[in-house]
Amino acid sequence: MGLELPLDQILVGDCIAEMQRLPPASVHAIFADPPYNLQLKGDLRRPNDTLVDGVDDAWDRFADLATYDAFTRAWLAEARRVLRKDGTIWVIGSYHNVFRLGAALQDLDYWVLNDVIWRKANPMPNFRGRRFTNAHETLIWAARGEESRYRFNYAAMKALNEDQQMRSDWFIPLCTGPERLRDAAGAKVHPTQKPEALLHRVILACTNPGEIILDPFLGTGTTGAVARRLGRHFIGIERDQGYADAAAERIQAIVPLSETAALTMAGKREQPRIPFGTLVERGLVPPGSLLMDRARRWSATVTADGSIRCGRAQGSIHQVGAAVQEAPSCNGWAFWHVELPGGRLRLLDEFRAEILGLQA
Amino acid sequence: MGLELPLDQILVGDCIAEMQRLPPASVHAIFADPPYNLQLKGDLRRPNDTLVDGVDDAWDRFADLATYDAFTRAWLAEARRVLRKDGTIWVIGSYHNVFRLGAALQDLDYWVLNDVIWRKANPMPNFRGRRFTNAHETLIWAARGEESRYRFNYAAMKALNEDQQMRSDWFIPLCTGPERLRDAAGAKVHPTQKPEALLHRVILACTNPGEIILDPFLGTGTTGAVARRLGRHFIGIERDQGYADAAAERIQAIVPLSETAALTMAGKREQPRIPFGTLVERGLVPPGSLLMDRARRWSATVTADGSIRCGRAQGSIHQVGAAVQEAPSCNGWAFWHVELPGGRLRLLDEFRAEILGLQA
DNA sequence: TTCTAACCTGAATCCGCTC
DNA sequence: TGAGCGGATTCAGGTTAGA
Repeated sequence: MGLELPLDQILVGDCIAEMQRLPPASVHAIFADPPYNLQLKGDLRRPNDTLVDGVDDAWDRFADLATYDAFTRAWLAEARRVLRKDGTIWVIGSYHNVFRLGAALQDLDYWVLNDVIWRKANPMPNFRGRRFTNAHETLIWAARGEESRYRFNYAAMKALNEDQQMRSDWFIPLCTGPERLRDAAGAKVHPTQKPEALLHRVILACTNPGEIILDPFLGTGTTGAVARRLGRHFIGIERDQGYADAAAERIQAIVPLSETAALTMAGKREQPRIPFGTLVERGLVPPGSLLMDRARRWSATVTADGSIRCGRAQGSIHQVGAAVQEAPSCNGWAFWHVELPGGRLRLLDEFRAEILGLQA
Repeated sequence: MGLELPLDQILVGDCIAEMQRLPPASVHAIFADPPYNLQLKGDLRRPNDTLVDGVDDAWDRFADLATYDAFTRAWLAEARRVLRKDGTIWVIGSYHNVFRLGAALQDLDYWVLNDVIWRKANPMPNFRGRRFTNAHETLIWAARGEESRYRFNYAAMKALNEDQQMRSDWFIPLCTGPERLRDAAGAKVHPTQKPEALLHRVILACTNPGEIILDPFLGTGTTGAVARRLGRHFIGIERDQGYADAAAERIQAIVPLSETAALTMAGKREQPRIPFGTLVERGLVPPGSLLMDRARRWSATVTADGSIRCGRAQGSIHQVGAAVQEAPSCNGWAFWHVELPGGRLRLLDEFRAEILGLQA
């Protein structure tokens, strides 16, 4: 390999320069919370005349859109080099910058998979009453390229949402209370610290335990903290020494979850493949058995080599299932049943689950 | 003045050419639902093998992103000429095109005021389980320029939202049922007809009665129908004669409402839904926690994705609750408890109530 | 007539391994 | 690397058919 990856470390420096020192195709995922280019004009005051503590740090100011675009394209290009072929990138922004980010991603041959809306449970109201309450931010989730076979932990996301598909709109509170890092005077250490719940969902969605997530704009280290808790490795890059110090201290204090607690639901795709022939070999469905669909409309006979026959149609459980229904395809495991002595039908998939259970 | 405005008419033709014939600074608002450039490849089937009727119309196909960008900038530039100085524009899109739209708006010196999320009550699921359910579309709301004194009907929006500031995320159902235009054979007339509830909110937000809203991609005329109902004038441009005819017939049948009656047409109220995974993400019941039934007869471990495990059984709080009791079903919220430091058991439902209280 | 169950559908960039 | 094929995959709401 040559280069050693700086796992679970915070690199203090410019994110482009630091990424250039990483080997290509080396990280499984990237989460990036770049400067928003907010361009606030003057002070913003609440109706009671108190001053809103907005983002006016130097790192968030750019001369113009062209400068911001050049910066965006430079770090996104470097990020793409560092990203593994099956890796994905998350980028978060608001309407000030997210269109620049999205267009740059597309122009650099990333392939957008979703835009995800972080709906804030407790957004700051619009004090002037001149616009809609800006109650969300946008995350763009993209693969390295159009043909990428990227990772998506579908079953884990579904489990997180009580057994329904996870949607593209996420309702999560702002980072407040004890989670929010504050200095001795009680001031926010970082103006845009992201909630850990947001990173929890991001990291579970696209990485497995032991894999590596890179954050080129680490800030006060939410990505590192959640990665460590969930048993993932992180690489953080942060230009500001003060933020980096706060992040290091914060991440150090995180207690990683036990291996079992970090284990999420495995989808069927992740489970070992069992050929139907195995059921025949082991005598669970002996040759000569009769298979039937749920409505007992069709039946087929099991042969010794694990193929089945229904009239003139012979082939796999899938092929014959498709043939009798005149359907383009068929999952034979979820179609064919065996009649038990009492007359009840038992799905082939249940026999398979029995074998998978014995293996575990 | 010279030129007479074609009020409450549908101009059949290319939107750029037709806009060029309108005088400058003549309309108060623009709503534009341009082609999304979806780039669908093969066909898509539901798990039950039925075919999804995707958008494959010729008007949605572009050679590449550069062609799409050129088209976008051309019509946006013409729209800006036609827009009054105090006018605003709404543009709707999905992740396929919305970044191109937003970047073009900014480059043409429009000033983005909000991005607004249309959260769909009933989106189409992701049938292959390869991405998050694409459950929203994005509207960009922009003024003609940075210094524009644009109109925003703050009080009307607040009234529509039970006297709270209107947020940037709107929960609105798809256009289905009787509202959806269908031909004699029952086929949808237009593949992407927008719901009237969406336009209702848009038009109320940025126009007054008697003012003019322009739609350069009228389609089957939702903008015209809602404008007429709300006592606004519209100018519609549509290239396809069939769509234009359907729109004309539809708008003709609309009965204008009084403004007070219009205000009563609020959006659908959403029921909050808290999945168990939310408690896990937010750290109320962290991964690794032990759940117990009231009699402490069974216990289960919480994992990072909100599933729980008891022996070999893993699944939702409901599934595992049912499994350990050998019952057909179980309400996990009312079954599982967490042991508090003092030893007292606290029901999961109480944690959920806590979150619901915060949201209200 | 009324209730229930089955069926239909919506702006969708929707598979992945083996040979 | 392209073909072949195993087999994984859906939610809400409206409409229609049937009991």
